[in-house]
Amino acid sequence: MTGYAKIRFPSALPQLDKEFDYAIPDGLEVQFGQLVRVPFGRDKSLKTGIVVGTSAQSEFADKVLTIQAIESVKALITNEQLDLAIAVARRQAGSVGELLSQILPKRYKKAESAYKESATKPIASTPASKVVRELDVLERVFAEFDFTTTNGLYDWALQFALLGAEQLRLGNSSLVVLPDFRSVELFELALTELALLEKSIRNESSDTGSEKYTNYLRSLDEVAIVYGVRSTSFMPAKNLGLILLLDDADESHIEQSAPYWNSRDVLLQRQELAKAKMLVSSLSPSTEMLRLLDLGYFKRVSLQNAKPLVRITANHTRLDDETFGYISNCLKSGKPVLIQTATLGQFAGVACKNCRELRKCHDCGGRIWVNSFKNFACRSCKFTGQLGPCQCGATEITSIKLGSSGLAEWLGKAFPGANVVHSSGDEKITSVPAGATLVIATIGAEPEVEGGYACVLIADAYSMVAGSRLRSLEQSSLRWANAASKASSQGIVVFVGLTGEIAEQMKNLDFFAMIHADYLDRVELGLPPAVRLVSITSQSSADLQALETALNQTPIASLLRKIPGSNSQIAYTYPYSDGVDVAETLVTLSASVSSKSKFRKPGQRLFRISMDDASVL
DNA sequence: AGCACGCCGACT
DNA sequence: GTCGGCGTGCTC
Repeated sequence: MTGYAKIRFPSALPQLDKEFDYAIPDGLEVQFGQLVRVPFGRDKSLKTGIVVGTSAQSEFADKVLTIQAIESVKALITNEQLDLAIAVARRQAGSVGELLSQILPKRYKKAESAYKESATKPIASTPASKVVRELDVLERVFAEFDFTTTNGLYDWALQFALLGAEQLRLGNSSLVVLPDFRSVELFELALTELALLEKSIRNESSDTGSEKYTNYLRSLDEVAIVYGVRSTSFMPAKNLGLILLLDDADESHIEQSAPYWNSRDVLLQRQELAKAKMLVSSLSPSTEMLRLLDLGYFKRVSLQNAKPLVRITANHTRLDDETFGYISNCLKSGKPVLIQTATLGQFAGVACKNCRELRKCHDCGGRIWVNSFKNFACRSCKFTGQLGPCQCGATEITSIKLGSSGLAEWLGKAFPGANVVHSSGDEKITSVPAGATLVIATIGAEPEVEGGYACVLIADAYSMVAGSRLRSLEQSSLRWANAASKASSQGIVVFVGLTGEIAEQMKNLDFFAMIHADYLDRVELGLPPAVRLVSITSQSSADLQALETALNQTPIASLLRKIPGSNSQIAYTYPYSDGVDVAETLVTLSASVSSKSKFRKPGQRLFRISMDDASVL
């Protein structure tokens, strides 16, 4: 026996979320990050654990068992990854074990035996990124790059790749975290252009298991540009020098399983732990980023040159003649037009015949429409029945087709000569040929076209900002900005149905000012992200009540402000400074209530705790 | 997760 | 008297 090993289990069970001591048998050498087989539980059956340390003594010397075998000679988890998992678990009221099980790659024996460390190749010389000077002096930067593309390369992709190359020259890795598969592809175009693909490692959920595993192994050994979707936030990175994050407001950066972390929060922790630099880029910032800028934790660096021209129309039911004529001319002269719509489905509404104002539900303020039984019905709640008079006093109504499909469908019919292409979430078209194509795309499914679109029409601007959710402006803004970036350098962006201050801000595509105003409003109202918002959800309302009662007896009760909830969910806002206390208390209380619950089902957890729930409010 | 320990009702 | 119900708690 040559001392003890500290073992953690990659398991979501909160009871197992600590280090266990095991004796290291003679002749066996263990290393941090290796997987080992250890006897565990009453039946001493073998379980896989991760070595997270060694020691000469153990306070459990009377009950220690012995490591039976080494399962993976190669260390699969780094010290940095464990520290990050601990930090994230603490912040998110989660367990280290569940994060380790998310981080640990699925192993493929064939891929592992085929894998060998590749010799380091020199990298091609590249010009310096236009943000490199700022990054020399600043630790954390929020950068706005150009809207337009050059030779099909998005400015963000080019700058990210140039910064990655710069890090490689310094002997450092960089981590590039992107919102979706589309942006991964776009980033790869830039890597290819700069001959950096060989020095890069991709992490993409659609890759095969063995591809993912091989790439993971490479990221343990090579100094490289490690890039991919949100789980890349936890990937190994040798000599991490720089963290790059794109579009942090995008909802796909939120992990949908416990402990519901998001790329931005994880990377902020990682930046501090690794003492790396960090750059967040987006054409439209998140309100969280505005908070960090207002605190001075991040510095804004705007590197935008020309922006596309903008046209705003106030009417949301039809297009004015000038815009119509413009689209018509684009198509006639063989140039592509993009129409962004919220949904391809029918989207009818009811307006007052007198004042043209949209009729809203008395109960919830949702949109009123005429359903298939020819009754008035609310789109948000269950209301159906009679409609009272409008605010203006008139009772006569007229039914209209709102933005989206109504307008898009009508446009398709209005230009019979054009080649009309539909792209939506299911049948996503990634690119269309240049020419007289009228593309009608749902949000996030906008195809690329060589040279960019002559006209990008945001058809649902009106209904997108009319949403009642806290995040609707922020989400819409990001979608608009990303659609606008698909316009050619001589192109025009048209917003249909925008009025007031937002219309003013969009005249020069000032997404930053628009979101900043939104953030300041939230500070005033004490809403996220000025504060954090925790939600606790459970199928068992009795246990949820028990948790609430217990919570009210703890010292953190005074820090929490209750948000109206339901039988199955309670929610509170709380200050950032008390996050760790709130998380710790919730972990303890939820464990004790769960253990006494009559409701608890095998395998299923009783409480779902989300420390930053963006869907409430 | 498993699995044993343990403290209450129906049985030879 | 004891067989077994599953609620409670531990696993280095």
